[in-house]
Amino acid sequence: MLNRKNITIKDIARLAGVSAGTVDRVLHNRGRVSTEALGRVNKILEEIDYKPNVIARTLGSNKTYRIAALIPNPEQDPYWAQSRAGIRQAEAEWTHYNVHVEPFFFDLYNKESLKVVAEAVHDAKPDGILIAPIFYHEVLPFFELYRSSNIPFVFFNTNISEVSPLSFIGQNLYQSGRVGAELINLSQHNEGRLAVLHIDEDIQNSVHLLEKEKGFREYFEEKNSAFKIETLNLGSKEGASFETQMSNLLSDPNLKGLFVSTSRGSFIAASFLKKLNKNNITLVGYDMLEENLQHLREGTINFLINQNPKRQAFLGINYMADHLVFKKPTPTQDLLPLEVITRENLQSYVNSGIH
Amino acid sequence: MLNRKNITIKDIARLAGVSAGTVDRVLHNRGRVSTEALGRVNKILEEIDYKPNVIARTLGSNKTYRIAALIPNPEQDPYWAQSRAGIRQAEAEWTHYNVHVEPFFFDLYNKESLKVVAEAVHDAKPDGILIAPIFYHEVLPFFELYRSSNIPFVFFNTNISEVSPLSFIGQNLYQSGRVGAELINLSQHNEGRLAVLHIDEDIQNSVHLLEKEKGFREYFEEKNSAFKIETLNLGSKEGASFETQMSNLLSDPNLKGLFVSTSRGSFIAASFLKKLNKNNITLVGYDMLEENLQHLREGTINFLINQNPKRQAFLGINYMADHLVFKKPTPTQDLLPLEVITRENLQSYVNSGIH
DNA sequence: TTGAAAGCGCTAACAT
DNA sequence: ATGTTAGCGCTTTCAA
Repeated sequence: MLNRKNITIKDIARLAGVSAGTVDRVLHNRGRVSTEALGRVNKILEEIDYKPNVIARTLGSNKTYRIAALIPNPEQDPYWAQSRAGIRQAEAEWTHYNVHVEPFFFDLYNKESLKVVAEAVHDAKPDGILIAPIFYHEVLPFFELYRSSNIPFVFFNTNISEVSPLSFIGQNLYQSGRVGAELINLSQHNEGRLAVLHIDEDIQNSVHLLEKEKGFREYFEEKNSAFKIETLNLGSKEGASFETQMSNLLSDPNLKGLFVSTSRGSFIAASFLKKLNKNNITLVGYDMLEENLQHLREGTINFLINQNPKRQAFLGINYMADHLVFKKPTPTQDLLPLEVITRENLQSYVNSGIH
Repeated sequence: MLNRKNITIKDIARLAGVSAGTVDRVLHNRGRVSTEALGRVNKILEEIDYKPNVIARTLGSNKTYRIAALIPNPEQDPYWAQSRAGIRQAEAEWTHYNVHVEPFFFDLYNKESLKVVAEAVHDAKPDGILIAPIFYHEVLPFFELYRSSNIPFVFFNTNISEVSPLSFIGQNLYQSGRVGAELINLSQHNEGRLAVLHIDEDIQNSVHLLEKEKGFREYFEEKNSAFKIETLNLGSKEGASFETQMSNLLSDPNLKGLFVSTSRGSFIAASFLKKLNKNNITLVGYDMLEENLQHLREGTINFLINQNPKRQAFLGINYMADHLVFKKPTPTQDLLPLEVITRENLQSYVNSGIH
């Protein structure tokens, strides 16, 4: 509260009997400092609580940083459009510090395109990379490449912990499944059938979806629940077989609840429910896509678990930028809250931008 | 993506044929500029997209800002301790820009103390004020005073819209009540009694609590629900009458749900429920106090609606600082999401600091 | 290896 | 009313 006046480099220089330039050199160990000078400066630094003025630093160094953001084409999926929005918002807050974000989009339905883009990112020689590494196999080799070029990377949405990114932003998928189970268990008191629906093109993705399923199942197992749980894997191409399987499932009067593990799957399942006019089946889905919100308002979807892609990406840029400009240590992992969206709190989430 | 190189004051000066000093004067309309000069500079400014470099600005002006934060003594209530934490966190992020926060605590159980502190705040002549104006009557006169001294103020937690603060951060209380109703309605399918409990010293506060109650009741009215809803106003001094009323209420086997409108009331009600060993009554309460979390884990409390006091205060400082240092327009109102905390998503909220 | 000096973009005091 | 100048605190180049 009291002592205004921060310690500056000049102060240190004076105390150590050297010049500001020398202090700067030891602060950033740029070398070219005699052992004595180094010793004297370090001594002062230990005695004193010096906090560099980051404002002056960015102005003085006049350095700019470029962050490459590698995500699926936002035009292909509203989920990724939200990530894009988060990136934009973060970028706006960091331009002051001369950090700029260069987006790189790959084709959500073409894994090879990720390789092409990952290569392009490397060629662009950014100072840092934010990536949603959704195609494990294709993208894996690139992280060695990035590391050998000394380009730090942070993950969001999907983790690949083996390659230890600077940071990962996402959610606890197992726990997410448990929340889904809890919500169904809350609103359905009787026994009956429950179904876990994985509606997704991509089998590889299923490693993550299985994590949700595991949480979902274990919740009921722990409760010794009488619910019978089954799983359906469905491509989202709404072919004849898809229709048949869905209709078969949903027409069973004994079906009490549906846990849909993907965001697009949520409204696909909901539209079936609506068509068949089944409104006593509890449907728990994912994410605040416009279509999902509509079904939530109408009551076809009962709960959405919000993965908050916007905030994930927003934080991703933030951590990367903090690392770059402030050399601030980033959390190796940031697992966001498992937000439960209902009909009544929906609007409060829509109204508040990033939260 | 392309044009690096921002436009600087020097550029404008050159284009307008004046000096940087003159440009600076028109930019901040400090006067002492001839009409011609002013015209020429403004012309350039219109033609060009000049964005002042805020980094250079703060460094150059070497100005410091002081924000006074007026909240109840955090030691008296964990709810306010969370606000305090939010203020601290925001302050840490703004010290770069030379904004400092001076906390002023008043006695939560002594309204007069707010007047004393509000006066002290005025004497301190801060550049801005963040306040939780919970004692309407006592604090009202001060806003004219602050305004006459040209000190901007933002509210959080409680709004007094008549005095139009720079910004208000809080939640939609009516909707909050509806969420409470929804949660009970979801888990209780049969008819029976429901009770709204206002457990609070302060009758004045009830104007806010009534807003929640209104939402709660209207939800069921719209549904033509068979639930019978009653209200109990209880001081939190746990006297004999308090005990009696609670016991009477809770011992009714027909009681299905409890909506407790205050954060401390939540665990007080929960402990009664626990003592009486009633575990088929749905209890919806407020806020992530440690005691509440414990009851949520044990299952005595079924849902908490999170008012997120930490984030409220955090944003309050942010808006004030944005206003002060960046002259950034602040939202007149920021209503935070109505977060639903359950046993299964609780930990994910605890783990993620501010979200 | 070191210090001096210029500069980042803007502000503000000071001559004129 | 206007331009010049000296900072703000740090970085970086350039002589020495």
